[in-house]
Amino acid sequence: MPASHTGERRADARRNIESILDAATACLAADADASVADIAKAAGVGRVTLYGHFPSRADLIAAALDRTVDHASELLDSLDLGGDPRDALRVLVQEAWSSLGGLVALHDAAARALPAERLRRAHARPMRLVEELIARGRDVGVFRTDQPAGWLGAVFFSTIHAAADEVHRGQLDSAQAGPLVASTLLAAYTLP
Amino acid sequence: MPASHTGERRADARRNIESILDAATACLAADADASVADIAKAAGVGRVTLYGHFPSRADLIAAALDRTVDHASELLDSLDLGGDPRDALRVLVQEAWSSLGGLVALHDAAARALPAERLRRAHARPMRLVEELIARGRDVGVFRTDQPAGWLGAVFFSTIHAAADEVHRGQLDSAQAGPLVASTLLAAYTLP
DNA sequence: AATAACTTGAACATCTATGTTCAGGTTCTT
DNA sequence: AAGAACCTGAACATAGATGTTCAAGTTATT
Repeated sequence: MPASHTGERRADARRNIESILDAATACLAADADASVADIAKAAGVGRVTLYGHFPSRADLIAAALDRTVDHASELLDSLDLGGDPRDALRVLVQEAWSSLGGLVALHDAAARALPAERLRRAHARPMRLVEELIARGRDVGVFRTDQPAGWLGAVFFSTIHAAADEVHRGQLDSAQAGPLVASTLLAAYTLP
Repeated sequence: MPASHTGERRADARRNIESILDAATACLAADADASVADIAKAAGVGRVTLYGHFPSRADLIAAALDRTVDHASELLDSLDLGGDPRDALRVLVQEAWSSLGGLVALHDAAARALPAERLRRAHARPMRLVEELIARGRDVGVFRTDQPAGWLGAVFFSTIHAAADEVHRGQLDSAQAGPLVASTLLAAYTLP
């Protein structure tokens, strides 16, 4: 067991940690109640090894969630959201969908295992981008100002979530989801 | 134990069944993982009594969900949704929020304990109303037709759900939620 | 008041998943 | 090559929930 370690981990340990996080992401997406044993097996690793790296099931899920959100955030942060906020919204939605859409299932699994506060923390980074865009759109005068900004932000994630559900149900093609969500949000953010 | 019964149940049995469903609704709203023991205690009833009426935890949750949805549906079915579809949407949203908004928590609890198919079945009845309204609004030419009708329907529930979350987080006043949701949906359903 | 329906707490039987320990085997690293 | 870091399966301890059984007490119903 690696136990508490300050310096660098050994190469095989790092490899295993990645495998475990990969497996957790996949298993939890397929079944939100996947057990630690399932995940360890999918990672090709002993259960004890897993517990050596992640103290508890909740820690594991939190780590998997953080990693995917960080990955996505890195990509989203690099986006150029200047210009017309409406175009920026389309870009942001499309990229958010590409990088996060398939991982809504992981988020749902995390919602069952983690306290709500921890969940919000994971949302925080991408939420910042959305809020900034909304604020700018309102300043420029193209997004509506008669509703709380926080509400518009909530609608953003809610709509992506809805699209993920529809795709999961086979009612919507994943490739069409991005533009569809963007179109809906654009309408919701501007006054009729 | 009442066991399999064809005729009428005794008065105290009926009373207890209602108490149990009330307690289940309340407990599950407060904690989606409330145990059968918790619910029985809250109902002022022995655990054995509960199992006498509901074979399993899942059956109990399904019954509680069905009852609340039926209640709400009865009310919604009685609504006059004629006239301008935009006004009808406002009315429908407001009433749906009043009767269902506080019960999203129960729905979430059911989502953990019941198969997805069973969940959809519960949605079906109110969904029909929404779909009819959307169809009529499109026929009349006030709602957009460039998106799948099913998607617009999904957005309806998704947005109500989002509002419930915001209220639950204390970010939104329950009384303001109805108009807010209606306003958002109206924008989402009409072309800019 | 008699009977059948209903309720009750306590105890029991499972079951499932988590998390830990151990003794011995691999694989990095220097 | 030597030692440390790491991995492993098996076994164990625990815990919490579900669902069932029982024997005795209540309550509604006719």
